[in-house]
Amino acid sequence: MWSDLLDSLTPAQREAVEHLEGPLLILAGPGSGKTRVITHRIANLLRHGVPARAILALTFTNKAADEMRARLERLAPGEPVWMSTFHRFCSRLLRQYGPLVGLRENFTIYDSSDSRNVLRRTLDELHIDAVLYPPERIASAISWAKNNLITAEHYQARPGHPLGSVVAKVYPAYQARLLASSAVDFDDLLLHVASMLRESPETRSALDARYRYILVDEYQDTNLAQYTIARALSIDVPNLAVTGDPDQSIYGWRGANLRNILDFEQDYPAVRVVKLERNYRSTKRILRVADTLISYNQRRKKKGLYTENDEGQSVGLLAYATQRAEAESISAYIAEGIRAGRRRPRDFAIFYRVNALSRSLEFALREEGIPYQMVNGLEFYQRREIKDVLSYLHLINNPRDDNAFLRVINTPPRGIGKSTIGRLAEHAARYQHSLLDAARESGLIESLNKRAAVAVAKFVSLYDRLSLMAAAPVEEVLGHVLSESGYQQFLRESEDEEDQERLANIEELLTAARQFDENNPGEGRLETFLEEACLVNETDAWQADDDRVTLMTLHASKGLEFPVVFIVALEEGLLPHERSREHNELLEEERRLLFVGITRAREELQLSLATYREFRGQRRRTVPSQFLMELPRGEMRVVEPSWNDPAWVTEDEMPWEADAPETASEPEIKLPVASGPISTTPLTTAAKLHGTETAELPHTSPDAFHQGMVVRHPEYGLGKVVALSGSGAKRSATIAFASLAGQKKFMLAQSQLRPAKSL
DNA sequence: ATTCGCAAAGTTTTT
DNA sequence: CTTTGCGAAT
Repeated sequence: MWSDLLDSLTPAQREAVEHLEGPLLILAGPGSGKTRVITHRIANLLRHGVPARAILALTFTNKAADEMRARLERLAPGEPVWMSTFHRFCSRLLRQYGPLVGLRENFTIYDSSDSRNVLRRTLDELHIDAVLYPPERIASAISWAKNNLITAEHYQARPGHPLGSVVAKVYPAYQARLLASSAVDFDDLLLHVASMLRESPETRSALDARYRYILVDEYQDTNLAQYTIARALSIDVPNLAVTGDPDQSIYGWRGANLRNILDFEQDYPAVRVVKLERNYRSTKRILRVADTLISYNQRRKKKGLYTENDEGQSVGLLAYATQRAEAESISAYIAEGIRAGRRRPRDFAIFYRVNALSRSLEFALREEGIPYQMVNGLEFYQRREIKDVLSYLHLINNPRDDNAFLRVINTPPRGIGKSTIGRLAEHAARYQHSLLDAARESGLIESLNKRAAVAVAKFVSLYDRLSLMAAAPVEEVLGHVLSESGYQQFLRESEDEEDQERLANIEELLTAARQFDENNPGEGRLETFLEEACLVNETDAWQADDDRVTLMTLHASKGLEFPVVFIVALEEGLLPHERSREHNELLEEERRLLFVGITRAREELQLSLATYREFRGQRRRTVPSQFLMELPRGEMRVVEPSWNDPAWVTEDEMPWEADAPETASEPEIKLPVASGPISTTPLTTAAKLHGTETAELPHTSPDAFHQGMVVRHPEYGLGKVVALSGSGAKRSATIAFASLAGQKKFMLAQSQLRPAKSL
């Protein structure tokens, strides 16, 4: 069994896998079997007796970590090698070592919208005009600073930069707020760990000794903070192996520093460099297109990509008249492939630069009746109702979490408005209390009228009741929150259709909680659950096994592959994006982005653009992407717009002014009228659970019970499900009966409970 | 205090 | 165009 480990590898892969001690740099081109090399190398380490706990594999996304874990599991089952994202790893470290940098163990992780809220409040407090100094810009300046390990105390504005001097004021205040709330933002996770490793040499060397073998995937995407952390853990035991491809670095805007990988050999002179240049994924033609394009970049390490795969079909380069034609042609092609039985929906993927471009594609796919899934911006955990409910949990977990407090204090509405909150905040600021503590003293705050004080006191007692549950299974805690806060009832009674969808989403959250409980029995559940909720995103939920066409941004496509790939809207301003025009570095990143997209394709690739595109509601004539001039067009299948306008050839040939003869259907671009409303959220969940109507069944399975439903008990009569928890035979429900004061908990399998007709 | 309506703004990518 | 934020009216 172990012998297979090396047999199936090529010499280059084998060299990397067999490298045990000392620094290692694996330069892995797209489709070169990188993950395979990493997992085999870990398996090889294990085979040589390295204990699993001495190995740490750090990735950039959860998806990559999961993938790696699954593949290692096949090679070396049951080995608890720590594989996670940098952020999650840091989060875990901070739970333990946080106090070294002034952080409590129960800190809350603020996602970008949370931290944006905090920033806004900070700007408010400092009376900074949000119009003159956009929060957006300030946030990214702070983020940039953190990624470059510049702390609030050390931040200095470059002279003559008005925004910079504002940031110099705001950053410390923002940071103080986070600390007071015992919270961290994403960047803090890295920054705090980096500081901790610097300030506590004992901890650093202990961790260095513990993690003897460290692997960092996608090293080209690391920022200075990540670089520093990896480095700090590889000083005494310098077995640091990194993999990456400078040509696939697409996160420069997030602080990723290409230097980290380009200069790795200088940082670790003893390094062994292995280049994986053979591509196992794409056809020769696709690879040539990719290689030609990327050769226009200056900042890179030259690689000789090659493949033994077939020549393949020629790569398509299509100019459509309109985006609608583009979308319809693509869907028709997909439909044809499926109908002919050559392909399945899941074989296809469509990539675009910005999410906004998905609409026409979605529409066309729906018209053809092609199932698709979109990996898109509005994430589950970002939905309002989910954030609301989770905020209760956050507040239970961390009473100082002011952001959560503000979110739930009047959700659902309980008569606590702006002015009351303002007075609480004033009081809290004066005595350096958290908002929750201020609320506890509501009776003592003179500026509060009695009614407000009573409402606040009621909230506090609700909170105290809920926090008693903190140690229970997450599903149960969530159930109590929903029942006792009145949130669920509030949504139920709402006339708004949207609120009904929200209920379904909450139902989904309960399911997630239940699954979490099953996987994580034991202590500290709430905290872990919340951490997961913060650090997980939609891309991670993308399902390869769903038989659907995939729509996603080019960024999201990294690490994936599909038999047939379409990349749309190769137009100036979109790809390359207009914001990249100023700097050549940014332009090169856009080129890499296209490179990444191209190299996702296994067999067929089509690039396209439209001569006209709807932009912010307006039809605009487009300019072809400059990248199109960098492709080996001679060997591509080039198709021009249907009305024979050589729209995108070369600059002097472009008859932009000479108006194209419009074909009959051309001028009116009207979307076909659909019968009935069309859901704009393709992948939602809403359809799944209509937990409203339940007939009385002779045998009631535990699954028939839902959060908040009305039930009947032969002895106690009518009651309501307050919370559910456990699974299988141990599934139990907490019921509040109309006839009794308190609540009762039942094991569903043995109880006499039956669903009752809804009220 | 809540709700409604309007205006404005802002649209890249993600942990 | 869509969403989000803000200010006004009830």
